[in-house]
Amino acid sequence: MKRDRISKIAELIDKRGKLSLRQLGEYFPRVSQMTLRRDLFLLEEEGKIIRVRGGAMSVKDVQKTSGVPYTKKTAIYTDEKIEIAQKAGSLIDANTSIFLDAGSTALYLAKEMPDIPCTVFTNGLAVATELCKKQNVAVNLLGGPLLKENLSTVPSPSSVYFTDNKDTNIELAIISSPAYTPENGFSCASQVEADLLRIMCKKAKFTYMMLDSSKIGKIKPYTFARAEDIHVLITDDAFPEALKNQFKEKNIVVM
Amino acid sequence: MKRDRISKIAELIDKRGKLSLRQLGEYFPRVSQMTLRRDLFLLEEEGKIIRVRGGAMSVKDVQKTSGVPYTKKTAIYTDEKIEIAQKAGSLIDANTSIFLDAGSTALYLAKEMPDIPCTVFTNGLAVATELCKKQNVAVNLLGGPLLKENLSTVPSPSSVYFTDNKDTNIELAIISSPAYTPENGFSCASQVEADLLRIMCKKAKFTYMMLDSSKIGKIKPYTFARAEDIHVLITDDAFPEALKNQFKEKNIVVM
DNA sequence: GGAAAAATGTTAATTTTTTTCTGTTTCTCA
DNA sequence: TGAGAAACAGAAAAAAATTAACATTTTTCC
Repeated sequence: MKRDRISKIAELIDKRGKLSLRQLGEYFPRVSQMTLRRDLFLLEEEGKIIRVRGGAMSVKDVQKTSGVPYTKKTAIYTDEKIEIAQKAGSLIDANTSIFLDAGSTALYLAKEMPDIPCTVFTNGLAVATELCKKQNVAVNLLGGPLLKENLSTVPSPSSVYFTDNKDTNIELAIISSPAYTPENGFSCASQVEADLLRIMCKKAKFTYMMLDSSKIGKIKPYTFARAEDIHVLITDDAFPEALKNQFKEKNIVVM
Repeated sequence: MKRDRISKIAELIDKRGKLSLRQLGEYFPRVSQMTLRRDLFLLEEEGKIIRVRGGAMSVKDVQKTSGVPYTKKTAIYTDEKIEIAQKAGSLIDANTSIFLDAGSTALYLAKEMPDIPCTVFTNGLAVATELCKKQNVAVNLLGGPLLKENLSTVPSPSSVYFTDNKDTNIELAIISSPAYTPENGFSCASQVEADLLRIMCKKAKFTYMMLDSSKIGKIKPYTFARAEDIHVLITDDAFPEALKNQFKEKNIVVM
């Protein structure tokens, strides 16, 4: 009875985007406002909705209006990511042909990057926009269908053609991974994204992996690279020594 | 609901560029001016808008009028462009495959567009980002080197391959032109952009041209289409009747 | 059946939001 | 330049929403 009502409320809010307590009262005329209020409170605790004065809104709706969907992700471990991005930025030489992925760490790198002549290929809209502020950096955006969750393109047949193209050369791929375990390697959540990263790792002469310590032990569905595929690992101070040594044993530079 | 109202205000200002307190009052007839004023104050504190005497402006709009080259372009004739974008938006049917260019009018169209199931191809980063807010619109960004002046990609060999691809179909191309004369047709400043638009006009079953009256009589280096290449002309009220008739004589619908 | 727990309802106190009213500043244009 | 209009900001009062505390009902389980 209670659970039933609560899931109906959740469904309604999800569908309508928002709902005032008054409207909610019309849907459930036999329960008091206090009860509905309590229900909203429970739903908020579960993270299903966001309570606002006057009623509640769906999580999506709040994100849509009060901030980019991207932000939640970028907000976490900001300091570590900036630290890593700065390290990576200092490793970039002039006149290099670089691939950068669409992740939040890559966005920080785009900000921290020195304004030196080089060419950057990326599938991230935010990354590309950020890089356009640099006078000397030529930016090339890989096209394709857009993933709305993180504003990145995923390789269409054409961009695969392009990225696989023998006449376009990537010297350095700088990639951030959302997950790593020694057994499963570097993995990500979307198959098409994994395809792109795999191609890029293969195509690039050097691969730098940016991996903050929060990613360790996580596994996502699609592995796109393993430790032995990369050349430099860029990470933060909290990265465990034991794991660092595993990389070093494979002749990977750890920074 | 306060939260809801505030995000609606932010959205409106973002869409329209600027909004007077009076106009705002028309949108929210049930709240007092003082409350709206306070809302603007809050939004200003969050850095989402900039308050000016009589109302508020979007941050972008202020940046635009106060300097950058690209922006001047967008700031001028805003009302006409919104008018045209609204007309164009009302012409879009569900389940259409659409191409949209990277111009400022296209950006307004992206904002005004109904949230119906359809696929939009575009070479504009801002257009793509804006369209991502729509649940039902699938967005496909054409890749390529980025033009920093207007944050648009231009066709690389790969995207030409793609746009020329027989297996990707565009039903409707909605294009805005920076210049038109009867003699020189629709022209634009960059050769690569002209190449893309030309391909798109040819590829699309229908071409809608958005042309505000300020563009008449201007000539840019590269013509990408002529009057007879388009099917519908969408323009503002200030568009001269004589010119309208020239289009009508060629069986072009003028709106 | 009946006691304990869970769920709901009621009411008053509290907080937040909104309006109204006021005086001040800024702008307009003759 | 100055009178009048419009825009602005502050504070008190009113309205609405929220919380908290306690009463009541329903359910559960022995």
